[in-house]
Amino acid sequence: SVQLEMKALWDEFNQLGTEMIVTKAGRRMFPTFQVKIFGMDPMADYMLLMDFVPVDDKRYRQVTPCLPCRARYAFHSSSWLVAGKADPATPGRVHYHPDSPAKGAQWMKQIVSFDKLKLTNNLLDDNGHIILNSMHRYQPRFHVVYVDPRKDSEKYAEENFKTFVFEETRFTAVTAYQNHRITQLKIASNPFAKGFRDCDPEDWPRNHRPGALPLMSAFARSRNPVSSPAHQ
Amino acid sequence: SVQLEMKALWDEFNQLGTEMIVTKAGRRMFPTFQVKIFGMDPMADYMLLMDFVPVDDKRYRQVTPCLPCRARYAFHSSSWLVAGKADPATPGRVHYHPDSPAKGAQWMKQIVSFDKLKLTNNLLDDNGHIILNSMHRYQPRFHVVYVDPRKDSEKYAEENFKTFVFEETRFTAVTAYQNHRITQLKIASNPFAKGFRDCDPEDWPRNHRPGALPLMSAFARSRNPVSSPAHQ
DNA sequence: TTCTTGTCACCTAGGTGTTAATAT
DNA sequence: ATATTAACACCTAGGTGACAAGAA
Repeated sequence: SVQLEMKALWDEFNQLGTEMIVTKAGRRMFPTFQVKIFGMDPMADYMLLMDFVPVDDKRYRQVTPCLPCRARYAFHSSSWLVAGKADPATPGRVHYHPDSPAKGAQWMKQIVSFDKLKLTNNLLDDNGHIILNSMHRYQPRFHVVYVDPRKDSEKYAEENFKTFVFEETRFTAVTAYQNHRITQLKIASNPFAKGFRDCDPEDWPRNHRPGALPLMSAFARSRNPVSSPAHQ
Repeated sequence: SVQLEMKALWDEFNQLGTEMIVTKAGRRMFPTFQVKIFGMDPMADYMLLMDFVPVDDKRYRQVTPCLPCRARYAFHSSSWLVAGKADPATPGRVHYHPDSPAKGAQWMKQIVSFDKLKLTNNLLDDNGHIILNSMHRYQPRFHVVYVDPRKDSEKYAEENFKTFVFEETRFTAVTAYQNHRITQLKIASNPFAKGFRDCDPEDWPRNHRPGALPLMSAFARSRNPVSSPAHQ
């Protein structure tokens, strides 16, 4: 069995509609997809991998920008607009966890982190990154493959393969954030974005309770000198 | 078979008498011990590890400092002084390459780097670092262990174990550099010490030929404002 | 108008020798 | 006198969103 790490954070993002940046060079996911694994054979070899499947066959587009606050995605609008049918998808790539293959004992003894996984919108990418269409929604999937030592292992491919899906990790691929609240939550929770915080650094994560409204202090005092406080 | 990477650099250090810093928290080696491996069974599992054995049973001490230049180890002195018998050694630790165990194919497809290995002088270290006595000389050793799938694999321990020794990687463990030329060669060749260079950054490694006298430009203009050019 | 790209300041994370202070 | 320690400035390496400019 598999347990998603940082589920509370994923839930918080998911509630707002998670967005993940895609770039030509490849961008990591945040939150990072991390899991705890239980119940493997400690002595057997396993491959761990991820792939990304379209959630629907729709293409999305931003709503008319909310001019006074420059946020492209108005707070009072609860969902994206459907802009048409999804762009044709190339066959999806997979990302093998770089430690693969490894023994069950190794995988289980600590959290497995897919922090080397990068997302790109470059159809010609040759860095082995995951290629996604911007403005489309995706569902990350996690797969465990038992490395069968038997000679005719192909026959058992079905039973040696197990897939885990966490719906709270769904996201929209974007080249720039659409929902300002997603931006603020990323800034507040990703250590690498600390430079953009303007709230008390102690507020996160120490004083953060999962139930609480996230990051209003960060949002209220937007860094952008052009923007006015805006209507929420 | 195994091939030492950066052999030219190792030779250059070895000619001066390589020194490696040991600290309480643990210090990486420079140069890093890196090898290319050939002739493994691509499908078999191997463990890769290193240990360090005393080169002799001597304890060393610095020569009287060369006062005008503050270097503790005079340039015209070609060797260390023997200060007595070696301190009692605790049973030596080993460092497993963190990718162990892995398939032969994985080990052979790229340079194997022991850049996570750290040296410490803290006898009570509980970070799994290699414990060495300062002012003693050591010989790094590289071991390859074939993971024998047979049930009675202990019986074959001898033949499943292979050791490689590169004499040019010998060094003296120190808490502070003794030979100023070693310091200068570290500064010139270790990217992390670039802040202490005062020669043209282009001089290294681009214009560096293995045969050339190393780093005279860096040495001539010592950073230390107290020191005078000194006698070499 | 909407979306994408490239550059940037600002971070995290951690590896250097230096230096002054301390220990032995 | 010699050896060790701890704090430090200065690097490498690379992950952030902001922003201005460009593309569609």
